[in-house]
Amino acid sequence: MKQNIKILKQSSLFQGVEENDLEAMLSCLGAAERKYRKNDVIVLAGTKVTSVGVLVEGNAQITRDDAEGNRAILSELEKADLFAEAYVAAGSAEIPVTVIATTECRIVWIPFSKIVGTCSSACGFHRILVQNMMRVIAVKNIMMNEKMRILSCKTTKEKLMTYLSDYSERVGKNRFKIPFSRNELADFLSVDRSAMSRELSRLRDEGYLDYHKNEFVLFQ
Amino acid sequence: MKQNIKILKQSSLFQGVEENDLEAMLSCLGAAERKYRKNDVIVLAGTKVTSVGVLVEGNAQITRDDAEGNRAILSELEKADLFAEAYVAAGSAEIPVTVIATTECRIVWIPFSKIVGTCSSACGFHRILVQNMMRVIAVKNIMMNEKMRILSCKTTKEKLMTYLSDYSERVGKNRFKIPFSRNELADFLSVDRSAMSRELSRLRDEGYLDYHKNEFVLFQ
DNA sequence: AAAGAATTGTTGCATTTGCAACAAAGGAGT
DNA sequence: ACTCCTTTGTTGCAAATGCAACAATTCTTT
Repeated sequence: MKQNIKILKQSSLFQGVEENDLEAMLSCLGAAERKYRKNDVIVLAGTKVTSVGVLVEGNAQITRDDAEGNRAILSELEKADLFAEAYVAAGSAEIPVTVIATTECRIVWIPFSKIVGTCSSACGFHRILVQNMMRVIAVKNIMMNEKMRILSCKTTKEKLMTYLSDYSERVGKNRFKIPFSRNELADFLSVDRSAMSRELSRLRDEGYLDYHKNEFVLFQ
Repeated sequence: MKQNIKILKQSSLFQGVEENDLEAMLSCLGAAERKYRKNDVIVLAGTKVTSVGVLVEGNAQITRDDAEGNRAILSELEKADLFAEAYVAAGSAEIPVTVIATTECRIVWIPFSKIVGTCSSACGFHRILVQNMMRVIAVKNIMMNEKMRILSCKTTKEKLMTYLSDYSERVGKNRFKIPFSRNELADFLSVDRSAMSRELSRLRDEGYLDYHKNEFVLFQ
């Protein structure tokens, strides 16, 4: 477990926890490491999960199969990422997603009951942990709200302008670089790439913005 | 405050708390009631909020103004509803929404620091409260995930089928009543009502489903 | 420099969509 | 039954979109 501490410390779950305290904390929490091989199923959709997972080594994907059996990749997990936290905290009966190892990897599992429970020795730590976990879930909440605002737009043009002006506002500049390639942006906005490209150049022609690669300028 | 206890008890924040304990708990939490008149601003977008609110009397709306100054109603609040919890738990700098009283109403405000903090007397209560608050935020998370799956569909037909089969699966029947009128459903799916109506009858013609008013039947 | 791969832009076309206007059906109250 | 109002369905049309195929550009590697 020792080699995991440096990585766990980077996880948002342990923000504000001293490295010295982390080891004692982990054993108090009943944290357990488990290894997975490439393509192993880490979490199977339809099962009940009661521990949150932290990926400490390797890479994994959160996936979901739809009715026709198409597998969609919902997100990529990398070192220090937390997963399954919302389903665990909600106490939901079944998790609807599958987590799959894309490389050999190691997961540290922490029982939720131990996080929210109190223990005689480290009560102060629990408070930090609980607050961190709540913050992680709440931040996702806010990000999803933003994304839903974008997805609720009826036209691609509106989606683009909403995304770009949100981004511009967030960074406080009207010239900025977005963290997406065209393909990724189209994915994010749930639109066709070529149709999006078309709308982008239309918006440029109409004088709303300018761009080069992933650098954008918004006018007025 | 006494007259609020029965209502607060119905709030998801106090699930599992005995009515007897609630009064002591509230004073320990530093809960404070505040009255608002119709059209009063309860939370102003752009300010920082550090307390969660529980509506104990009256009705209110969560709204958001876009760049052009159009006010969108994000949700309606009614008795015992919790609000602002995600922004408070995330510790976000500024809340992006405005909450407005649509009738005369009373709000009980509870400082977040008191919820996650510990106190000597009622430590066990805090645990329940923290767990409840986490659950509320996590459940919203899950619901938003479901909704994003729907909004990510490219066509109205797909949106409809995804929504309806999700709903069917949730209630475990292929004949069910949805809690939306056509207008509300179109709103929820972010599509035009008449275009949705068109797609619905097309889906019926193609034999995927049948419906009458808000009762639907899914085939196969 | 040349070749190859990946990213981005463009365009034609059939389909879908929003929008507006109107028709039909259903409900509530008189 | 009758009116009024709300909800739901239908349709024409211009605009937007997905899709496919291809062109242009940029980046990497040799």
